[in-house]
Parts: sequence; structure tokens; C-alpha cells
Amino acid sequence: MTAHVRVEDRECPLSTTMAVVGEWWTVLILHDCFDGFTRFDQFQANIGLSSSMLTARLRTLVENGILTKRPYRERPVRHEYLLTELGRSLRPVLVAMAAWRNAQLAPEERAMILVDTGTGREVEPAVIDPETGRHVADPRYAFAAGPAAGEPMRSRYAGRERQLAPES
Amino acid sequence: MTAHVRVEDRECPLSTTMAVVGEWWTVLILHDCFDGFTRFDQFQANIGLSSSMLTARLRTLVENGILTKRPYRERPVRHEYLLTELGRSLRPVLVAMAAWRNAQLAPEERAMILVDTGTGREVEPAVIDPETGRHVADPRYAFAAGPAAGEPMRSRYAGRERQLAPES
DNA sequence: CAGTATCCTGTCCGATACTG
DNA sequence: CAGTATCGGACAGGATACTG
Repeated sequence: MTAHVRVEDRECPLSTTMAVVGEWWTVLILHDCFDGFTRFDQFQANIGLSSSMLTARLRTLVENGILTKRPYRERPVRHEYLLTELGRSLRPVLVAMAAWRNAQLAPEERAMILVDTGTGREVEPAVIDPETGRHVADPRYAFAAGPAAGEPMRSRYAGRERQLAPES
Repeated sequence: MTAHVRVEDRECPLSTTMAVVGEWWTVLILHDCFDGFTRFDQFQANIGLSSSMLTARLRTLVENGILTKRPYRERPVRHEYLLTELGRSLRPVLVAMAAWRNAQLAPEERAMILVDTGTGREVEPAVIDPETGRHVADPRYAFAAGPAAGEPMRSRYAGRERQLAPES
């Protein structure tokens, strides 16, 4: 997978992701895309945003390599918007966001859930360390400066990689 | 865990989560909190936002039950901001966001990583279905209307729960 | 140090009108 | 149907000044 998101090097990955999915409408458009919607009027009907904003959001999503715009009809030309591979890779992020809210609700209070379409069973997803199976909420996991950290970030982390907030 | 986020019932959980972590500065403040920072000037120095904005962001985080404000000194009174249990439960969401960006980069290009502090090993986290261990990016998983879905969402999903976008 | 108050600019965003 | 163009209000957010 190629990175289409244009950012400077040594940038915090949280900032980069926020630049892509940090806007309210963008997340809802992506949700629509994951549900199989592809067209302008579908997005507008489902989400209820103005056409000018929808145009702007779709453009930046295409520019960021999350969606591709493809004509599905000529004369007059009509486009559909499809998730790229980079865009599809955002699904775990949306899933984690939805799961956070759902975890605060009883199952019968949930307005939207993740399901295994093979069985119809509701899924309560988890973010884990694949090497050990542990949840990343475990206090043993922490953010740290990576190899490409610039001076500000490196100094910020210097000497305090193990100094965590009390987790209980 | 109690839900401190005030939203109407039958609301899309993505919208609710976006209301909490949808703002750029908020995510960076939370990142600081997970790194163990607790004080106003630390946030300001690390993030570089104006004091008025920082005040506003901290207030909404406290109102949403993500942080608690606690005096650590009297005369003059000084506060520290600590993650609540609800706030700590947001870490998997931030982890998933950072992991999305890092997955596009070679290991040596990463400015910030997740580490297992027990071993120092870098972690490449995954969002999975704990029942099967499968990644939620697998096309068998999809969003669907939950029991508390209101009419708009229910009708939107009606009859199309299995109609997914092509995943390849 | 930890904010509060005020001003000012840019941007978000809905509303509306228009086009092929 | 799928947008583009324009307007105007609300608000995000930096800069600055002020307080105990």
C-alpha cells in the first residue's frame, strides 16, 4: 500500500490520521462507503449535508487517496466514488471508534453494531497486540518516539518512555 | 463504566465518538495524557496551542467525563488533569488511528510507535473479532443497524445488510 | 503558573441559485 | 442527477493583554 497522504516527514501519526478522518462529515461519508454507497445523492440523503460541503469533502478524500472518482456513465458524465485500498484500510479505525461508544451502552441500546455477516453475530471488537493477544489498553503498552522522530518529539520523550500515568 | 457523554438515544456511535475525539487539539491533548502529562503548561508546551483554546478544550473534556480536574496545590489553587476510566478507554481508538498511518510507513520512517514497555518491542496493533481472531478489515464484517436504531438508520439499512462494497 | 477576557481573522457550513 | 458558485452567519483559533 502506498501512502497517498501528503504530510511532512517526522510527523506524529495521530496528526496525519486526524488530517484525514478528523472531520465530522468525512467520517460519516466513509461510513457510507463501507456500507456500499457510492454516489453523490446517496451520501447527501444519508448524511444530510449541503452539496457544496459534500463536493469539498469528496474532493479532499480523493486528493488524499482514500476514494477514487470513476465515471459510470457518459453524456452527461456521472461519477461514483469508490474506496481505494488505502481507504478500505481505514475500516479498523472507524470500527474502533464505534466500539468505544458501544462499550458504554447495553447491547439493546446500540444504534449501530458490527456484525459477522457469515453468522449474523454481533462483534465487540478489540484492539490487540497480535504477538501476545493482549489488549493495547493494558498499561504495559505506551507510545514512544520512533526512529524518524524529530527533535521536538524526541526530546519530549527523552528519559520518560517508562513514566506512565497511573492506569488504575 | 458509566457513559458521561451526553447525547440523544439512537445516535450513531461514530457521531458520538467524533463529538469527543473529533477535534484535532483534543486528540493531541489525550495523547499527552496517555504519556503521563497532567498540567496546563505541559500541554501548552508540547502541543503549542493558545491558552484560551487549551482552556476550552480541557473544559469540554472534563464535561464529557474524559478528564477530571483535581487541585494539587492551594493558594494559589493549581489543578492537574487526569484521565478517567472512560478517558483511558479511549486509548485503543488513538492506537488504531496511529497504527493506520504507521502501516503506510516503513518501520524506520515512523515518528511515533507503540511499544511493549516490558520488552521494548514495537507493537503493530490489530483490530480483531475476539471470538475468531479475524481482523475486522475482513469483508465478512460489516456495520448494521442495532436494536436501538431509529427509523432513519433502520430504513437506511433495511434490506441491504449484506450488500457490501467489493472489497478487492 | 494557570488561567480569563477581548479582538480579529479564517474557515466551516447551510442556504440559495444556477448549469448541463 | 450531480454538481458549481456565491452569500452570510457562526465559530474555531491565534495574538495579546490582564489577573492572582
